[in-house]
Amino acid sequence: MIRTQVQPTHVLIPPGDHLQPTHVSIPPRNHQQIPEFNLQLKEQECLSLLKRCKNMEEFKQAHAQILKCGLFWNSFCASNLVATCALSVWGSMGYACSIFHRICEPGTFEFNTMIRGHVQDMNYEEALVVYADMLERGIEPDNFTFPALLKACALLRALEEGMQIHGQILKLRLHDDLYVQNSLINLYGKCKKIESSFAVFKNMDQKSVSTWSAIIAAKASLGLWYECLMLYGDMNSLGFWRPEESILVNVVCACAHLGALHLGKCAHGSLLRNISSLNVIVHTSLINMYAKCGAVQEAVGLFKKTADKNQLSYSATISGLAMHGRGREALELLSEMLREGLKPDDVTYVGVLSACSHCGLVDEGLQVFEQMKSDEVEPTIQHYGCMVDLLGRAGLLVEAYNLISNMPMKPNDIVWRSLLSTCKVHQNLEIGEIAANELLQSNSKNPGDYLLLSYMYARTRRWEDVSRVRTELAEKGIYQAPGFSSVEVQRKIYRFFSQDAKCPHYDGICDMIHQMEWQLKFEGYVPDTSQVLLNVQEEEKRQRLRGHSQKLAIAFALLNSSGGSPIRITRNLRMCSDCHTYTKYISSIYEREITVRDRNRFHHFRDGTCSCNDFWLLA
DNA sequence: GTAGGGTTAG
Repeated sequence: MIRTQVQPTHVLIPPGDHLQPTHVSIPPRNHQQIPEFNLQLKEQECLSLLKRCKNMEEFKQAHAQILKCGLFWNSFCASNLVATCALSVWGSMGYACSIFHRICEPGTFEFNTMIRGHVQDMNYEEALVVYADMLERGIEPDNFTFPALLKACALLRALEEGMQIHGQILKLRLHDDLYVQNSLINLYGKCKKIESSFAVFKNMDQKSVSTWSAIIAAKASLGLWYECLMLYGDMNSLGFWRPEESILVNVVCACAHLGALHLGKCAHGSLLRNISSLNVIVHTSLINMYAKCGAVQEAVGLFKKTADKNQLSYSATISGLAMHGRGREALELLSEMLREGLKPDDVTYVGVLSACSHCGLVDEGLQVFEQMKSDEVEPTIQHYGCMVDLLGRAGLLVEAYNLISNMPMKPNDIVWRSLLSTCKVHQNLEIGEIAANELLQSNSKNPGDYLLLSYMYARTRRWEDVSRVRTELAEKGIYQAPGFSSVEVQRKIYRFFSQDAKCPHYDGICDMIHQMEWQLKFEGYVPDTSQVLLNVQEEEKRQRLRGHSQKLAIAFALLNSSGGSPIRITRNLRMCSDCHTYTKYISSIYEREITVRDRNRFHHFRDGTCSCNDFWLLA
């Protein structure tokens, strides 16, 4: 009879409860020497002994017992011994390996265990080595081998190896196994081979929630946000609905990127209805969603409600406040975080520094930059980028340039571009030329770099230089995809591309813009045409300015939403200074609050003013 | 005994 009573923790095997070697006088080499019923009893006893282990100390005692009784020669006991040591949270892969190597003829189960153990131990290369060993010894893999092995490939981003393994899966006819298929979707997703992911997904006879989770995560990792939401819709309409936090995390993330506040709120609602307490990860993704959708107050409210705040929830909230120009609050949150004993990481500091630069908090920014170094967070190029932006915006261009020159790493185009754009704001051609030449020499594919420099030359009437830069741009044939703006109207997102005469309701929108222009003219608005389109006829200039995506989106929203309701431009691809001035006027004439998300910055327009300080020098 | 998770400057 197996006793299952609870044992005192300090004594693993009390007398009388351990395996009695006395039943077997000589430790058997072969389990056939034991009568069958007795063997089964022994196997069960061995299993329950292993199950009771709580740490390595106890496990080693159990190991000794098993060896003492000769049960190591029993393949069932040896397998469970390896599995317990390799897969338990307290286990040790080093010890598991030494046991594994003593097994005479390890089979598929033992190899699978070792592969899984190495993956759990984050030793992915070793998992592949074990698999190679398995094949060499002629042990055939089964459907349990591949999920862990493919996970190792996925985390190593080892596409080549993964594809070879996929070939073996096909050969072994294991490609119909649900778990194997889900792992393949994940592998191709992590390796950014979305077509392959989708091919596996499409050919599946049956799908599970994990299948949907894997394909949605694959789309999300590539930034295919719209497709993410479409797939989520498909999943729901096919009746696959189970409150799955991991799927909703990606859905909420897609909403954040698309600015789809309404859908994001729906996802939040289903989470609240179906899950009793949301974990910190879900909370963080919701904070991020609300902040990126312009609802910063909701984001802060959710942060306050988060029970076990960690470094990530602080980082997300700090970045959210930074986006909305609430730098002081971001700094306060950093102090609170430190008081709570949480360690800010590089991402936290990117958020804090960008908050300082958005609000012109130069001294505070410099202080934080020093503090981060003393906190042993090594500044990355992103932090230097923030600092260049911070100093540049404040007009400290020489300091910004010196910082770039003394950076411990090679400056990238982002840093130079940041310096160049602030040079344009402050009309510092001398440093601007240095930055622009760095960019042009590194064969920049960004037409903005050439244009910024040409505008600066135009300001100082250096027409020859203007033409030289323009010619270079034309000769290199650099093309930029047209910008776009997305606007949420009646809970739906509409996207407008600049100069797109094919967009829906184009004629109505043009009439509206025309009407708006008349009203603006009375208010004294003059388009900031000096910033754009040199050598273009006046009439064509006017036409082009009307085609700005942000203006199309605002006109559409004015036509299709009730008066008084706020207008939300959920995404915008770089707002020009003209659109900024224009939107200020619109907010005052039409008495509408207008929020524009310009990449990761928010502009709140109200009564002819804007919350940001970006364009103060251009006005 | 098997798969899937959040934050980042210009």
